[in-house]
Amino acid sequence: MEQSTRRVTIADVAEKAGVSKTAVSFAFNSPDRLNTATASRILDIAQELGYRPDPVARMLTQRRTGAIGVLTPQDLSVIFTNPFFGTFSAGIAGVAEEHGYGLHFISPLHGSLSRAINRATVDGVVAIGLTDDHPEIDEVRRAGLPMVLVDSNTSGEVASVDVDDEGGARLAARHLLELGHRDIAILAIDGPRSAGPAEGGVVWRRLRGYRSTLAEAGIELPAGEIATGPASIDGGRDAFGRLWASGRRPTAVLAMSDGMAIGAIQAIHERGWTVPGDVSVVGFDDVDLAASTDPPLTTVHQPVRGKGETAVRMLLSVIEGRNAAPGHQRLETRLVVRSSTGPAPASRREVAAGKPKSA
Amino acid sequence: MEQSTRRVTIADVAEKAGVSKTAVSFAFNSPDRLNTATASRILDIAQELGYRPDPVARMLTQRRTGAIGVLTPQDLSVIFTNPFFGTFSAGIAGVAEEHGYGLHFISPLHGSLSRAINRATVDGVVAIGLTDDHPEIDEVRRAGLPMVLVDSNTSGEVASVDVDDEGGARLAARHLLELGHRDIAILAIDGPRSAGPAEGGVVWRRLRGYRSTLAEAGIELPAGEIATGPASIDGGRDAFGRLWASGRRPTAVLAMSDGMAIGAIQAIHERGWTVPGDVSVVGFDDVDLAASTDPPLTTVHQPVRGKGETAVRMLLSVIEGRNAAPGHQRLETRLVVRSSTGPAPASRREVAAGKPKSA
DNA sequence: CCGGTTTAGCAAACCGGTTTACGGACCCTA
DNA sequence: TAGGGTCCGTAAACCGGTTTGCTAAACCGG
Repeated sequence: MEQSTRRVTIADVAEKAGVSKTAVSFAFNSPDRLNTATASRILDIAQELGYRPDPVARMLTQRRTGAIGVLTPQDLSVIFTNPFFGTFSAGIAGVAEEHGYGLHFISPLHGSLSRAINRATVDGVVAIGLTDDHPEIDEVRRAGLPMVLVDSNTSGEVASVDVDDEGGARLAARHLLELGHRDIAILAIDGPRSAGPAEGGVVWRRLRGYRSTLAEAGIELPAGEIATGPASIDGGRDAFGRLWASGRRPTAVLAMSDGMAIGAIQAIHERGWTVPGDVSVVGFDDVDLAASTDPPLTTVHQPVRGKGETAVRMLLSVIEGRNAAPGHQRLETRLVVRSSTGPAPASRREVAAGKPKSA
Repeated sequence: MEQSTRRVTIADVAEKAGVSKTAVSFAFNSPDRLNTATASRILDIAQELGYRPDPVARMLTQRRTGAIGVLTPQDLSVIFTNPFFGTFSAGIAGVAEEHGYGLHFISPLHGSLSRAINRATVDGVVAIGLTDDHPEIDEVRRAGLPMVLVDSNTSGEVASVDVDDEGGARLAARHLLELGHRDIAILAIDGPRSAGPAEGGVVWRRLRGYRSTLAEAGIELPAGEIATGPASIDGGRDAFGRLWASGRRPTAVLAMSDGMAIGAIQAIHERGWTVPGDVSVVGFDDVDLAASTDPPLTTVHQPVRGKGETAVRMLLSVIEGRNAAPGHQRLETRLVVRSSTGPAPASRREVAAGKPKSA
């Protein structure tokens, strides 16, 4: 009847080997400071006892955790289903692993991101989609944790990585204009506290790109032409559905994410229309599957993986003390034309917005 | 010129407040043991000093980390691009968050999974795709960490969650047989040390399902009809490419993952053939985007998210001591018929395998 | 045989918290 | 006035390692 076997500690090994804790520690971490024979004897005994140095205790003395945190303002259960996030995480993981760091995801704990941050044992943080209206940014800063902001809107004292959202949006809009579209709807991202409508945030920048380009062509966007929803397939389908229900029949759709674009295409198909015959759709992100959708998606490519990679590289450079100055990186976007866009349908060109053909 | 400001510790707060460390600790964790006035005074001073209890130190005394680990035999940089994994992670994250646990991903550190395990500070582990030829399973067990195996092959002393892979594979194969296909190729998963060909593993079970069903119809699988590759789009495209290069012209393809199926479809299109006109393709997993591919994918549905959810639920039940007995769960699979499969092309029915029509 | 350098290992301090056991002050009650 | 509860707070042990002097023995050239 052995009772619930207590964890084997360094003291147990030391005692059984007839040496001090120090010796055991040395045997594991700097064997050269010990007689070879002693070292291997200690290691043997440790093995035999099933001893494994407690990583938490180790962290405490070494003041480093060997992990970097990924901070998301939304629950992971929603975020992980976003292919964008998968690719982004892959980028992060790639260089983190390469440098021997683990990955720890920090998301709101019982609704509170602060609480989650305070429980997190990491050497630094990559925050995705955290705009400056999140007080958490300051919290992390005050905690003395190195941090890099991705897709944020602050360009202040903390390092950041972005892409040229506005430029990408302009490319998308111009593409549609060149195809003769004049009646264009916008599907904007509106996650709960996502990289949202905040001044200067991602959504704001893309919207600004769409707007300014259309305005240059003399098209003023009626408020009703913008529908919002989460950046998912369902979000896109619902958003387009609402547009349709309100009587809008645009010839083209600018979606702020590939997920929404795919959802919009589904919604269009469900109503018996074709893409791009009746409606053109252009997405944003260029996720892996964008080339394999039905039809293949015209979209704005952004280096999602690269964003994760450079973020971690910047983070590591400050964690490892090579660099203290906050840097700012802005990566490029470009338009990838596939098959979800085509010329504006001649038959509907004259149909002005607000005068839909019968449903 | 203040030097690199040292972290604020509990002792600093105690001193400034003129109380003991104990009092400060109480102020944070059990304020009811302190005079209300004292407690809030301490809290104020802590705030003012920017004090944040060190989570590592806390872990050490409390002997719990508040995080669960996700163990993957492959690098995260490859795994995160797999949509299957995203959905699975979402399932895990969902119930983990709900119970106040964080998520820590454990992948091989500099090629060694053991090393990664020893650095990981978690209360328990969900291992995905770890077959019993991985010695790491025992390592975790010996470390005394609660663990649940997902998509493994052991049904021994450690808890596990699976799906009915063999049954699902049979459904897929039968579907093709009913459509008149007789010349069927298989695209098998073969990641580096993935849930691989190991006896009883996922691949093994699916293969067995395919094989037995075809055998019942009198079709013996020539070895050359099985191509292997990673469970990705590229993996599928390459695998099919190799098949084609070796002269095979099957009328149908059984792919072990949706990614491979999509890759195969791309490869088929690139060679000027159509799906399902010339070749039918059926996948496995039924990822979110399977309904939106070109053409929409016929595939075997498995409850990916549910797998993650039940795994964590089982894990928590042992972590929190409600249950010590290892349980085993087997979830259902079912066939979802979409548009990537159709009748075997009459023109090619008589073309026997091994007598390809001219390339 | 001697002073100086290595080598091998130890005791104790430390990392930053939590928790246990205890004690003084104060209040009631008998 | 003694005895028994609360209330408030403290000192010290503890969690499980790492690291910093320090010493005793072995080695070494002259």
